[in-house]
Amino acid sequence: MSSRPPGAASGPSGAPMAELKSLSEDAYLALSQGYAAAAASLAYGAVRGPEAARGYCAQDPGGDLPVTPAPCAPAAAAESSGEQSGDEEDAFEQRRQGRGPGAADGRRRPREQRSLRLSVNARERRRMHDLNDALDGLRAVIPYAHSPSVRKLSKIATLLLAKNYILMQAQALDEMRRLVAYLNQGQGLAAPVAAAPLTPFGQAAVYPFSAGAALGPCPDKCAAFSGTPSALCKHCNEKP
DNA sequence: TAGGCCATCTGGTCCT
DNA sequence: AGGACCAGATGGCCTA
Repeated sequence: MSSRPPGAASGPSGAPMAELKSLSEDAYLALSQGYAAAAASLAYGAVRGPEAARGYCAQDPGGDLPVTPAPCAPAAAAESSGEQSGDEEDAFEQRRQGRGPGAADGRRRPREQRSLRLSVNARERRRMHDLNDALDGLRAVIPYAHSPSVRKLSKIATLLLAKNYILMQAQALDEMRRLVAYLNQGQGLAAPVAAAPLTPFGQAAVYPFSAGAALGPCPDKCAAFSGTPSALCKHCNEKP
């Protein structure tokens, strides 16, 4: 991990991560078109299940850890169980005797020091599990190929995809606002834009049609969007 | 086999 | 002092 230069990450299926990062604000409209495809390409194209490869298993012999999936890799399993491998025991012993890094707090009694270290490790482990849970939550709400046959998004891909998804939604919202404002204008209604409360994005919220406010003739309304084809006018443009 | 991704440990720093 | 957060290091697993 640490040996990898920043920005050198690439998508699981070979899609360079730079592609996601470089998606500018005016590019996410295009992204919206192929969003599903992009998301699918970001998801691992493996045939195996998400967790099958890693072989998650619940383990918490100490009892002070939340029963969250934990990797069963030999060394990692030993660590997560609160036990230390032989080498790590040696390293710990070295530190305890003041020969290794971390020997500064050697004033503690060895048993107390070890207990503290294990406690800190467990806390950090729990913290990272919480972080991963949050990432899982994020994966659950961003659209991509959720399928048992598709491996889950990597952490970096999840974050980048989520960012682009938010930008895309903001774009759609903005387009909707402009259309509604125009429609209100066409109906002789005072657009409530100025008095509208601010949304979390700092923009004025526009309330859609009042009851009975019809769209009106399609060609008339949608003509204003001829330059930037709106999905809302798609049915109009398709008319012969 | 190299590269990507990940979990975990660890020490440092900051905050309460 | 203890906890949260962070970044570096390490090693395992998987895929191309």
